[in-house]
Amino acid sequence: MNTLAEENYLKSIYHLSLNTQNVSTNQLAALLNTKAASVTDMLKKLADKQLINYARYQGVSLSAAGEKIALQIVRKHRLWEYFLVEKLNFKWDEVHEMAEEMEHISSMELVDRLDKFMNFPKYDPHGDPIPDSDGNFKAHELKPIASIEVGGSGIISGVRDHSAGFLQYLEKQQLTIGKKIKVTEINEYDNSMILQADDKKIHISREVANNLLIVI
Amino acid sequence: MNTLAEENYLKSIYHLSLNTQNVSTNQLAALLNTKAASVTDMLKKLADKQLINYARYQGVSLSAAGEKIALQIVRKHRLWEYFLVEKLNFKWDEVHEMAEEMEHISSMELVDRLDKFMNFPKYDPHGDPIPDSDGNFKAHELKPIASIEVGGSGIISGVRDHSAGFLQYLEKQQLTIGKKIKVTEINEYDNSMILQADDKKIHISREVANNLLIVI
DNA sequence: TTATAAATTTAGACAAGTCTAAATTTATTA
DNA sequence: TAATAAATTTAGACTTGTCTAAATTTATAA
Repeated sequence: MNTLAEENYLKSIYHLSLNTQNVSTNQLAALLNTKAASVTDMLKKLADKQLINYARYQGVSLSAAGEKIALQIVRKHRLWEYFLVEKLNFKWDEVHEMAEEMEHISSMELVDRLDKFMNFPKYDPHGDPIPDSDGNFKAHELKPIASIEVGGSGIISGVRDHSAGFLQYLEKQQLTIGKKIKVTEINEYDNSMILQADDKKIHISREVANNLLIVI
Repeated sequence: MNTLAEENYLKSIYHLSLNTQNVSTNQLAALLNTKAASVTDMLKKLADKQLINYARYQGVSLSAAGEKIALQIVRKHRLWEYFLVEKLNFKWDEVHEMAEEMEHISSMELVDRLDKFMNFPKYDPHGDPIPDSDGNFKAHELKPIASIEVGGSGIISGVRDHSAGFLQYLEKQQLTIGKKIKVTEINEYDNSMILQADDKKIHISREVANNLLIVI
């Protein structure tokens, strides 16, 4: 199997690949909290193992084999997050670090049984899709609230920023997954928005509106 | 915190200490599947950290601090084994390797919530006691069936050999934790025993009788 | 389109944990 | 109790993953 470090690189390449075609050495270094030189070393190793497509100075992408592994790690991460929230009653801002360790538990049988135990959840506590045992998943069609016009509405279904700080803020405002909201007003000066949720009016900044995702 | 290797050494010293006062370098090497020279290196490191009492050539024992850490690892191992058997329906011979990985998940809060989720079990699937969050536990007063006279009886409550092979054998003979048995006959020639369990007579060898533990 | 900046890679070093082979200490036994 | 065997430690080397500093390549801009 692969080492802890290798798994973390594959996972990081996977996540960065969602936004950019070829992932750069510096992007990886920033995300993995390490130095560019270290990244280069590991990329050579992963390329030798045929888990990535890599050409010097040209950035990197996952091979089919690499993506398969990355998806298994993502699957495990999100299932454990679901477990921690739904079974052990953790809050959605508390589970990331723990799942970061648990995603490396190797047994596939274990993950599959965990999946079944929880009745095959499709989304994790942050609204991110959980791949099935073959790596397949269906993401929500998400839009940032910032892109909605006055009068538009939808259901909160995901976040762009996964930081504990942002999640705690949303919790406090009761802007959590599944809540139906409607945009009632947009402030022209700073683009902040006023939302109608249940019977409350909630005022959110442009920044929050950019990081909070809904399904229409 | 401590590294994975350090945790595994502390755990191994803990287990070996149950049988011997001072644990030897070779014992550790055998249990950890490594070489005596490697053990010596690590013992120096653990001694520097004050987690063990170690004098060259004299063997090793856990310090109070070391034992505390070891007990936390044992607690996690046994709780996860309980989880795997009780919640995910694994068999008792399938869970050791998985728990071996899971015992290194660091969050104490997670273990405590897991403990609560399962209603604070006192014994793991093999009958071994689960330390509470302070490291306290109460072991059964166990005796090998081999030490019982004809006519004596008790309840199966633990095993001395934790190997998958032995556990599978017991499962097949329906000699599992909680079962009440009575010794009805001892064969003088090979010291094998015949047990009465439920309405069945079960013939077990001396070796099995030595490794199967009961509470009287 | 050449000079400069930014990104990336190479070279060489280091810490953790392991190994083999040799040296040392302790235990055993004749 | 001296000689031998067994256990343990030391010395020196190797792997993984990391780092800094220097060199190289690619991108940017005058």
